[in-house]
Amino acid sequence: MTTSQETQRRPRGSLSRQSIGAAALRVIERDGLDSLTMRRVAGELSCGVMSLYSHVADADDLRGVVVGQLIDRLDLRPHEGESWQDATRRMLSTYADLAASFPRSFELLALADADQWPVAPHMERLADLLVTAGLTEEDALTALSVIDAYASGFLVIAVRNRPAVASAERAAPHRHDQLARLHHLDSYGTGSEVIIAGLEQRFEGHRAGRKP
Amino acid sequence: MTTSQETQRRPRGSLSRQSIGAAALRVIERDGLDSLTMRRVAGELSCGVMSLYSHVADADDLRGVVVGQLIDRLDLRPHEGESWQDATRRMLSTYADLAASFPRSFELLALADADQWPVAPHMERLADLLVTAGLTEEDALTALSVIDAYASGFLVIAVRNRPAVASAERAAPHRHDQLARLHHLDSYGTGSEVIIAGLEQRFEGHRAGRKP
DNA sequence: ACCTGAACACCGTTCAAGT
DNA sequence: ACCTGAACACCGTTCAAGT
Repeated sequence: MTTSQETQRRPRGSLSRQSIGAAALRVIERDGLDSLTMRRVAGELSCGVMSLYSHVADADDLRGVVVGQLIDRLDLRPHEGESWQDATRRMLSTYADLAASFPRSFELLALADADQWPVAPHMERLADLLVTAGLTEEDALTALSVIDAYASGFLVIAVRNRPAVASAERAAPHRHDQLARLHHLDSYGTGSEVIIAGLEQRFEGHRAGRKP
Repeated sequence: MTTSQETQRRPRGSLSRQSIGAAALRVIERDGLDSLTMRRVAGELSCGVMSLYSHVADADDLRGVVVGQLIDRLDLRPHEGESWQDATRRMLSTYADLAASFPRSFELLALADADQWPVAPHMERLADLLVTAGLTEEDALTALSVIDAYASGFLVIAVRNRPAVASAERAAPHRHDQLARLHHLDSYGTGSEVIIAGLEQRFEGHRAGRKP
């Protein structure tokens, strides 16, 4: 009897940058960033490894697709009549939320090349957000530089060192552990306010006519 | 005729964590962080791959040795009568110097687990530096958290995106390029001062008796 | 145009064995 | 105790070939 192939070919339209990126995101969050390999993504999609190369140039391009999908999850449109301080707070907490939702993918976005697709247009949008909230173009770039560096550094380190949560080993926290954890888990908001205060002072200096 | 082996065995004492770490550092700075592999370090030392495992537990431990050697290059002992502001400026510029000297290894230190060897004792030393300069223990930890996150984020991003310098393509910089470069190459000092100003304001608030 | 398998040059690490 | 080579289970990507 003529048995039809058990491993049937994938229908032509069933793969796309979109679906490949989504599969990559699932792989990273399930197995870790080091497990993002062409072969595992192909496994996740039950397709041949080389099929991916019809939609994605190489492994680096694949990471770019993931970063694009992370950016798409951010909602950072200007709010009506929002102060630049509140816009900054919203940016910082939105980033923190994303890091909490996608802890193992987050650093792909946070440490990505800010001058290149897909991050560059995103940064422009963030600058617009601050300009809309009342800052000059120059002040917006100054603010964005500090904010982005702080959020990226803090959240990447926090998320890399995040304790393997939910384990039953939450018994008697040592002082050393407390200090370490306080340092990098609860102080994000404190640092945010420190930076906002520093920016306020610098921008007031501008208006008072002191040298920039 | 009885030819003696061309590939002579390595003398017993000639390998160590120290020499292996130094070789690893050379490999990273010459070929990039992705090229730090057990096999390439073995090649650099002209020894068998498995010889490394007598001194180093695994690839992760090897990265730890590199981080330790980077930390050893930092000179951050307390200075006599130094204000916490100046101590902070010294910390920030020392980190920047290290990032400039070891651009491809730097992120191993910057993004390493701060609660673990060899970074944890280093962080304690940094906290001591700020306490010696006059901050309370609590304020020192607050400052260190912001400073470390900012420096790590800024410098890792800057160093990852550093232009392939020295090429002859420094002709007519577009406006977009200028903005992008200004954003992440010259503004490190600006951000440092913003953070110091923000910390000053917060710590003054303490002394004035406002709620922490 | 899109999907595929074999092949090549890598990788970390285990194992058994030399000195 | 320290050094080693073969072997195993991976990896990205090239190539030639199917539909």
